[in-house]
Amino acid sequence: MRVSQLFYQTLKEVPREAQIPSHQLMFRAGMIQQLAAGIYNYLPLAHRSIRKLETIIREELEKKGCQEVLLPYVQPSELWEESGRWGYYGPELLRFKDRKGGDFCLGPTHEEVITDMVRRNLKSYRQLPWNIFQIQTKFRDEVRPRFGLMRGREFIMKDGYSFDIDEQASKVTYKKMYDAYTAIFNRCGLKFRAVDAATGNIGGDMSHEFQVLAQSGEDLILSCNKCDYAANVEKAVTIRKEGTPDSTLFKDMEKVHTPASRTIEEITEFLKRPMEDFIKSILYVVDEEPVLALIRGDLDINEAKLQTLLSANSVELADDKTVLDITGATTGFAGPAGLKKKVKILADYSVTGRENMVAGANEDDYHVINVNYGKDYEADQICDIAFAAAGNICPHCDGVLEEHRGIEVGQVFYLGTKYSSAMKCTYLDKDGKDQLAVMGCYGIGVGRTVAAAIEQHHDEDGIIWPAALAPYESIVLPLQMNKEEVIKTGEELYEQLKIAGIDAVLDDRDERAGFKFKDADLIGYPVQIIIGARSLENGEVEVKIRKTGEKKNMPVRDVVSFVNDYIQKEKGI
RNA sequence: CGGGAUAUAGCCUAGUGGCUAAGGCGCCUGCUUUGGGAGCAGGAAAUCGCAGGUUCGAGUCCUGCUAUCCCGACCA
Repeated sequence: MRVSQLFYQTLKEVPREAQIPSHQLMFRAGMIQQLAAGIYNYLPLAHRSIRKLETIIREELEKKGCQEVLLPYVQPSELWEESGRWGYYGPELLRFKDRKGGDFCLGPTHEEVITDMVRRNLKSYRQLPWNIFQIQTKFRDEVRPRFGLMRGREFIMKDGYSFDIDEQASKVTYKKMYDAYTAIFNRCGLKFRAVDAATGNIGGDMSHEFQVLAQSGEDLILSCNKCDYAANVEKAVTIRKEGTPDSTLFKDMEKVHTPASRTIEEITEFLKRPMEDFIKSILYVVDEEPVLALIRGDLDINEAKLQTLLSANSVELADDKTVLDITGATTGFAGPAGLKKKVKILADYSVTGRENMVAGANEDDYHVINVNYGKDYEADQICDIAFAAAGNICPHCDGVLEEHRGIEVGQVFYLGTKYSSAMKCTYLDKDGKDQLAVMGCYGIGVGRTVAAAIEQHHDEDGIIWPAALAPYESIVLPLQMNKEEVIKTGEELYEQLKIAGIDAVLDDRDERAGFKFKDADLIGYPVQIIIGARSLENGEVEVKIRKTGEKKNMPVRDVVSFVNDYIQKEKGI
């Protein structure tokens, strides 16, 4: 491609709405343009990077025996009603009617459609396993799209679904996909961690997220400083060394007047006792059922853990009226004592390992002190519902958890039979009996991965593409466009690079050298081949490596093999 | 959905009730220049987000709407 013909325009200034490096640089490099909130045009440079990533994905998935399909993104409501998600998916699902008044939605994900497609073809155990994927545009009407391609409403996703005869086979598939994802992100030249993840409302009981480590990441991950344990903070197991309470120290529970002390901060200040002495009692409505969650005052309740623990579809804080109905007090004075029969109580391990704690009295302006587990209250379940934090002990070894920020570029789920049972996706086993297919699902955010690569690889001059994702691998820069020899050498090198199978562009614009350099650095071509009149007199040109800034003079005839070797090495081939 | 902000040419901005809406980037023409976003001269490009209102007069003040961004909540 000749730069004079390339459909793009670079900008010196950053549009106000672009906040993070990948968004700013993709905009400045003429890769994307916003059409509406969270909806973007992909210009040729962006599209080339995306296609390169898609090729890597296809190659690695096909190695694992996956097959590609293309499913509709307009989907009828019936399938979503069958799975139950039409009801609780929420406004993120963009719904509309067709001319006949039929309900449809834009597909945010494709479990329903794929399960429907598979059940119509699946007859026998002999057909399985099947592992089917597509690369396609998804739409999720996010409340707050942001950060360019990082969180769009419309976005390109690779989504794959596996169907196996039983749990054991499905987990073998899961492992294969985990390995495929590792290979894919390695080929992209990304630094990432696969972390334990919550499953949210997609369901299932095992999941890993692939997190690209970057400052601007929206996710918080905790990883062990000794072993390979790593988890999303939503999922990270909380291990703390809790003492066993000594019942001989138990004092009698006593009510104290604590006017206008509703929050933990207010009450610790009022009673002059440490936060660890308090039982934070928070009332949730879990699938329309009230649940009182107890946790030590210095910790926070992790709603994702609550959801998983109760296999719930929704977890919401109770409103003021519900709090009054159940506890008999306004919000801020709830406590476990006396509520045993009125509400399900879940206690975090943290509240059961300590004597003589403080809790709300279920009466306005009163708390109770010397509250002890087993004596003054009991819970239906003692469990881990706390947010883990940096400094916690690793659940797998004696290491300590450290905090990182990550961008979730992929996630793998073991789904079990959630969708196959809801939608009757069955096969006949050896004995001629109906069995549910066991499913997994696997996603990669394609645009987000490209953006994540930029987040991880850029400097003040622009993008530094990993060779595998670069829209073009090299640029030929003839510097003096009034010198015939320079132009001719540029044309020749450009042709030779293409013949050698290297993606190259020729900057044939009649621009000054500095202008071309700035553009080349901004767009981030991994290799620049700089042709200047002076070195050309010695038969040499200069090759600059974008990643290191290193420049090297070499004879014209050596350039193609040098570039080829470098690119191959960078791509890990 | 709560809180905050913004909307002037393709992009970044100025314009604080008064003459023909100004500058930079980018774009076009010519000259000049050719190793880090050069210089000079000329030029095209704006329904000042939309709709009402106040006023002799509105980009500027008021009301409503819309869009976009930020924080939070939310998020397979």
